[in-house]
Amino acid sequence: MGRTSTAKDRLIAAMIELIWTGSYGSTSVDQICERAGVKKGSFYHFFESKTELAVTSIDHGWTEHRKELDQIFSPVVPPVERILNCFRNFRQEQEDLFKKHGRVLGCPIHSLGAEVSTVDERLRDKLQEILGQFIRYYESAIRDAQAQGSIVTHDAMALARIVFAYSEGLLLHARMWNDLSRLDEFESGAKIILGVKT
Amino acid sequence: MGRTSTAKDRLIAAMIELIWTGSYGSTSVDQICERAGVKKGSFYHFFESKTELAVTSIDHGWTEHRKELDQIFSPVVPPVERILNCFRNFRQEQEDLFKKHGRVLGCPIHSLGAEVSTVDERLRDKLQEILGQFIRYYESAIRDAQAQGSIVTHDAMALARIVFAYSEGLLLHARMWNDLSRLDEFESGAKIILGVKT
DNA sequence: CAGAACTAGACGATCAGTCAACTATTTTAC
DNA sequence: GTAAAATAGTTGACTGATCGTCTAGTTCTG
Repeated sequence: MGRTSTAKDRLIAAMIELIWTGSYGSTSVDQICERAGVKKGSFYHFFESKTELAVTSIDHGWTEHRKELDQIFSPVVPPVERILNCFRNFRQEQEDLFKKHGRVLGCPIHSLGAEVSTVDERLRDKLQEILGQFIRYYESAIRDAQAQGSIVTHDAMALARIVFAYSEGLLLHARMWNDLSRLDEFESGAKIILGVKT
Repeated sequence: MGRTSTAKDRLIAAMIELIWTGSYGSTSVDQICERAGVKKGSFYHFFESKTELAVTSIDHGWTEHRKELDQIFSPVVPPVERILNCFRNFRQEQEDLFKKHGRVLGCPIHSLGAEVSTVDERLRDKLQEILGQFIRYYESAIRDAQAQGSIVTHDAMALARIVFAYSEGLLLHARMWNDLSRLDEFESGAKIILGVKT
């Protein structure tokens, strides 16, 4: 069946990194190929377009990240603790990225979303899908907290959306100011929004 | 002193619109020129680069928007009401843009910030400057509310940052889902964060 | 050796940016 | 008052780099 190759995976890894450290628009196919050590011809053998590689890459990254989230949001963990741990995980992740790239990179889904959602339909749909899944983690944790009495609300979904919007906004600020310390207030902010005691 | 021209203003207007409806990366100099009815040679007569036009445009837009904000955040208005009115103003603005462009466009400062902050230093500095000014409106309103007793907090600045991050996150979601109704919960969300009674 | 997996490099289009020639308007000089 | 000079704006052809894409051909594997 012909030869085998790791080129596809290398392209995906390169794409994720370049989008995260830069932007979709600032990332050229040549650049992706160079970083992946793949010739341009091979690129279009594996992917039909730059958009398709982006969709595949984002999907791939999300699948990986979900494994982590499934552990963080395990029903075994107290519900409020799940959300706080998620935020701590964000902070840790950004710290690792900072060490690696010398920059706070924020959330690639949102940076990409802000950039392409009016321009690239296919990419936007994928990002919507992922964010729609992400918020369910918050939602179910809040519902559990509600049942348990640690959070008082009449609309768990609405509260989840607030927490979600807040976390994105904060990650974006950390990226814009290249400042990890902006993420330190994640926890206190979440507690204020969720109305839990310190 | 030679002839006069409105070309510069037309370029600024075109740039703002194109960035808002698309992105910085998806906006080409040719496109800007075409929309402004200006030849490329004239473009570089007025601006030394695409980045410089972006900086000038963003600055111009912010100067305009500030006039509105100064009214919304007038000390004459009850402090909590200022913030809620600001959010109502966001919602109204997005509604107008939707009628005009058929899309929810969100906040151009943040969309741009997410896109270029790791790539274009000059642009990033300008965006930082503007956001740094914006948050002062929230901060001073919250401080006034605190003095007046309608908001209880020990750190007005921190609370302002939460409100700010939340509003940005929500605007981004409205853009990504092209859904105005996402902005309906602005008010209730703000009340939850600020801890004011309904 | 059949056929799938992969590569090389050329494609036309478009990118940001340059430039010298040209036109229109105001200022200055007399 | 008017002509010359200085200023400001306009034009379109041009650069070299890079864009995303594609086709024809090579290399490897079953």
